[in-house]
Amino acid sequence: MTDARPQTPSRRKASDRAQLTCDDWLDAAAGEVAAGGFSNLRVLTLAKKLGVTRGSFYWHFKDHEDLVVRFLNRWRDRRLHELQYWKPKGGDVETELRQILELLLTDASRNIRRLQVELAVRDFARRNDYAAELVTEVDEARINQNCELYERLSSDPQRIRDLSLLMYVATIGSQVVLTGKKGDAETIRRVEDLMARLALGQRDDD
Amino acid sequence: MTDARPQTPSRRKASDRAQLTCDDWLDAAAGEVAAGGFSNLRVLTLAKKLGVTRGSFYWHFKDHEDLVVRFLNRWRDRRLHELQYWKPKGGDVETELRQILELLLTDASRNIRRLQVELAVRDFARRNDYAAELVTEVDEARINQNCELYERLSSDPQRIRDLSLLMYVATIGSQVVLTGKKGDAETIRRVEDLMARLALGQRDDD
DNA sequence: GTTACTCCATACACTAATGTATGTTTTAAG
DNA sequence: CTTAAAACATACATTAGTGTATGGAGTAAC
Repeated sequence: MTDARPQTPSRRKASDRAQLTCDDWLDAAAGEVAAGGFSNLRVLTLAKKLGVTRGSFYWHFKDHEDLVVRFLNRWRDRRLHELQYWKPKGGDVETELRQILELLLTDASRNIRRLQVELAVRDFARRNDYAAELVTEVDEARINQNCELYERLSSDPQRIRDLSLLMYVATIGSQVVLTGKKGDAETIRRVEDLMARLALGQRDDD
Repeated sequence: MTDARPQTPSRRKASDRAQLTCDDWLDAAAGEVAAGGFSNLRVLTLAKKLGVTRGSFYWHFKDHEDLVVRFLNRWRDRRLHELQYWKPKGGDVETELRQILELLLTDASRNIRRLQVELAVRDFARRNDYAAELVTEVDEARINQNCELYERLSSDPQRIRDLSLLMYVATIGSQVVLTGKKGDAETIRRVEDLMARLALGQRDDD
């Protein structure tokens, strides 16, 4: 029961049907977490959704806690890995800034499920130490990532970090407040634009 | 089972001991919600905390859902009512702005329990329509409230609303990201200062 | 083909939680 | 002092969920 699964001898396509992998369970778990948070993560519900019984679950996972931990680990790994794609491709500062903001706001608001999972993880982190560690890890990585961009807006290291932090909390707050509300698309776009103008207006001119 | 309790004939002090009121149960519920969210709201746990059995609960409340609804209603009422105290007392714009930001960030970070409850309600609102209504109601009231202040920073109505919204989502995001982390007090103070400078820098100079 | 292993089903025990029905104490009124 | 209602206790029924032990079907290797 370590990390890698026991080396299926021959290749096993996904179309084999009814040979569930560990990731299949985690994918189904993501649906439950997105819908009702971690407290809604029931083994029986997952089994029904996957069309099997709980016997399958306790083969792939030690217990319920094992599922939660692996889910959190996968979430952390994916969030850290996707940061590679957020690296600015080059170009002027304003273009890159708007690209990142669009990715963090407008783009995120389309990916409802991914956003719901993130908010659920963030909520779960308030009462689970391990989840809190991972969330902090991801937050810091994202903030540090954006520092590269904001270095072009200021020369003061402290100010760079502050600006990156402020922009980050603003995006998180937007996701929390404006997700699933009426007319959110329009509002998010305006917030996105205002944030860009605020950041660009914060060049070294003080 | 409407709003007011059945008119206790004579006055009943809180020191009477062991005569629980409806609010006593709601206060205990607030502790559970703050600690573990609404999924952690068990009547048995509340009864143990209050030193009674569940028989008392089912006298004061119809069922579990009744408890949740009344809890949400009280939360909404209190959040709307406290907005009166947030009205700027008069003075120059910068002072009032910093007062409000301090109230929303530094002050809120001290009131851990109140903040935890708010985040729990906000999370619960993602899977409960009624809670979502109340959260939206409170959000809009707060944003509208702050518009009064930002009217002095710009003359464009659209820009006033945008600025108020942006500042609000930034405060919420700060509370979500920076609550309970190490060195949060210092960080929150910096964010608070930066937000004030950003807002003040957004006067009509475009 | 039989052996061993993987993957899942079945059946049972156990816990925790809600809700309900009814009994018991406390309190205020007459 | 008696009484009626309020506030709580007790006991039971029910449900939902976890975990475990064991059985069974499928598959690859020899």
